[in-house]
Amino acid sequence: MNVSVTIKDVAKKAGVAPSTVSRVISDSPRISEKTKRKVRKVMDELGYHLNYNGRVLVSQSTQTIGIVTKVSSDHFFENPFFSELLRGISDACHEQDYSMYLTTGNTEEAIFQEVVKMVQGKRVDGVLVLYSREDDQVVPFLRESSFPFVVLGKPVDRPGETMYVDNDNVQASKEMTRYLIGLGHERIGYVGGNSQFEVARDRLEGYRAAMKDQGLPIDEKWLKNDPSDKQDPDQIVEQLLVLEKIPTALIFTDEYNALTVMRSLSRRGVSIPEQVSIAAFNNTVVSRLADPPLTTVDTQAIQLGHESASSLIDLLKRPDMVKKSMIIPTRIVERESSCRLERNTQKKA
Amino acid sequence: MNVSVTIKDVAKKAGVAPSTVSRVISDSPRISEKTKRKVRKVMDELGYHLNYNGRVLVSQSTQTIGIVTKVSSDHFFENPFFSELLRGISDACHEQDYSMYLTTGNTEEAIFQEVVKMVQGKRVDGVLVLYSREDDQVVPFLRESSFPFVVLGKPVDRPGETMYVDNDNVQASKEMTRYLIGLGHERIGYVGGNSQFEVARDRLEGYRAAMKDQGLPIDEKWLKNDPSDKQDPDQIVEQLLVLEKIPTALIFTDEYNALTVMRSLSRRGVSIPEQVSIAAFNNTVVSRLADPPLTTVDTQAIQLGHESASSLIDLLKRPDMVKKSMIIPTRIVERESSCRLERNTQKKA
DNA sequence: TTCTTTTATGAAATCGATACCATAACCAGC
DNA sequence: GCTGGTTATGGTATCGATTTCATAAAAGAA
Repeated sequence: MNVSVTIKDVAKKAGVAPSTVSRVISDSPRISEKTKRKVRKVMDELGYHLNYNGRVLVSQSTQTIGIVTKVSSDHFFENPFFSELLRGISDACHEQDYSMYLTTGNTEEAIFQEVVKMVQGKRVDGVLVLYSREDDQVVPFLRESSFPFVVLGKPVDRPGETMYVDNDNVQASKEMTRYLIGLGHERIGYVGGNSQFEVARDRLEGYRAAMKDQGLPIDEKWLKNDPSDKQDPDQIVEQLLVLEKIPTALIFTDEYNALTVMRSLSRRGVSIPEQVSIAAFNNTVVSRLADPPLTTVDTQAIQLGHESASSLIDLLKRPDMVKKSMIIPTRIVERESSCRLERNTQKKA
Repeated sequence: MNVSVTIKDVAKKAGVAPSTVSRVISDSPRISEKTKRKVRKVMDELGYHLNYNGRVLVSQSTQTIGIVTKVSSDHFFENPFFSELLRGISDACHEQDYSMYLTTGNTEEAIFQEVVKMVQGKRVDGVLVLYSREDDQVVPFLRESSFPFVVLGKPVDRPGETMYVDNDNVQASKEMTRYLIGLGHERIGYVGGNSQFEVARDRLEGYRAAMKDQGLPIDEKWLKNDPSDKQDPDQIVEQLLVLEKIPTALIFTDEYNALTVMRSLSRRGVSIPEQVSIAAFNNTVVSRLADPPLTTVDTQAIQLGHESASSLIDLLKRPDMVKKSMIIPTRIVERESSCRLERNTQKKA
């Protein structure tokens, strides 16, 4: 193992020059079939394998993309949404023979430093940023360095100059809200996420727009935004249940929040979906396995991951390409956590 | 960005030799403070950053570990257990300034080829194999190449010669079985996993041993092993419910299987935990969020990942070290999915 | 047959950083 | 003042593969 067979060893044994061996490796048409056969035979005999690093140095390309995630404390990692994203990314990379370099860190600063290191050190050819957030250092840094990158999510600023892959979250949220309105719901609550993230803002906007379009008022007490992980689902439920008119439907941007609140509701004797319909985003395995299974917006995580990675690789292969962005369609998956509102139930509530 | 500043540029501008710059980078004590200051100033001015690949080539070390997972079709990826593992691995790598190279593939052959490529191409310094399975090509290949590797899970053969990190799954399964027996259960069913994997065999063994120790008979109809993903939870439940004496407790090696079976049970009016207690392995976020929350064996995924990665890195730093293995302790986390069996309920069933 | 063109291959520089060996400068000791 | 020993730094080969330029050999044209 320590004794590595190099291109020179092969060359010597085959009685040719190293450059010839190199040309055999890349299957150059300028080498005769006879020589190719001879060299390949020697490569087999010696157990030669291309040393990847030698090639990297001269070709100035690592065939590797860097993946930047949120800080680990956001529990992004533990979410199957992340896993599915990663699955899609991974598939795309393998199709194109690229590899992935994963970044993680417990603080934003640590992540930023990692990114700087991998960019400056030319450890990766391009970067895939798996979030879009206000006050982020990473994207501006990549822009300033004119380093190739793709954002998964709509960039906070200058979307025209930035390649990104995203769902239309405003639209998706509108559709989900309309779907619930279509089921007869008028008091629809919304439990969102940290509004630093573009995705949270978009979805809230879509919800508000849909309500407004249909002439339905929003009571700000139905909105529970920015639920940090410390926030207690029981607390959310309590705050909702003391209202004179409680919402008959709730939209969650996070499936886990939906589950915990659902559990809290059913413990207080609120039946789902009869008394409160529940809807959420992402449609991972979590929604499928919930009891009752969740009605969700399928954001197509695997495809999101796949498209973002392959867009990045396209960009790397043709650096002058136009910076096209991509919107992955969503669709609503109806399951048992939501149902048509019975008029009498509504009156009673 | 395209114009890279190299060590030579710095040397020229600072009026020193490239070797001196290299020594400044590694903060060698043989260079005077005055020269160091001068060189560092120039590095700043030119915006110099170490090119990682140049170093890799000469040092013959990539500071990268390869991570080998099961085939993606096993849904290992979508499981939060995997995410937590990855989180632990990632933390350990960052502590030691290593990076991770992720392998995936849809077939075993594809994964094997990936491993060969990264080992032969010297793309990584060592490999972390996240499973232990019969008829696996990867581990024998690594052994034969005497390439440094660590297995997460007990190796199928020659455990003495192999570094691994694992729980004591036999013991953990015994304890869980005893725990249920301690709650008064005598008819305990077991829904396991693909017995190609060492972990599945160990847990089944533990369950059998605990039952035997306590003089409790096992009806083979209580055992549902090897539930491939296609297997229907409803089918499992039907097969159990037609039995004259249905089990009063069920142990699952997979949390997802536990959830689907639980749902199927409650749809048929079987109440959990009053009529059937449920217990599972892994204690990821899934168990916490289930309704009712699952009693589980906490296998400490984050720590498993952390220890396996740092063991591998230790091995890389000191190749002659003794191949120590490591057992991560487990503990039972009691939640509402299991309860003491009421005598009358048992008689009735 | 001789000259030109094409084809197949070799020699050597290169990518960026490191490390060994050499050496100039300086100081101490006699 | 000369020798010997440090100390700080320079010169250069090296890691493994690629690539440009050069050239020998073969093929085709005159």
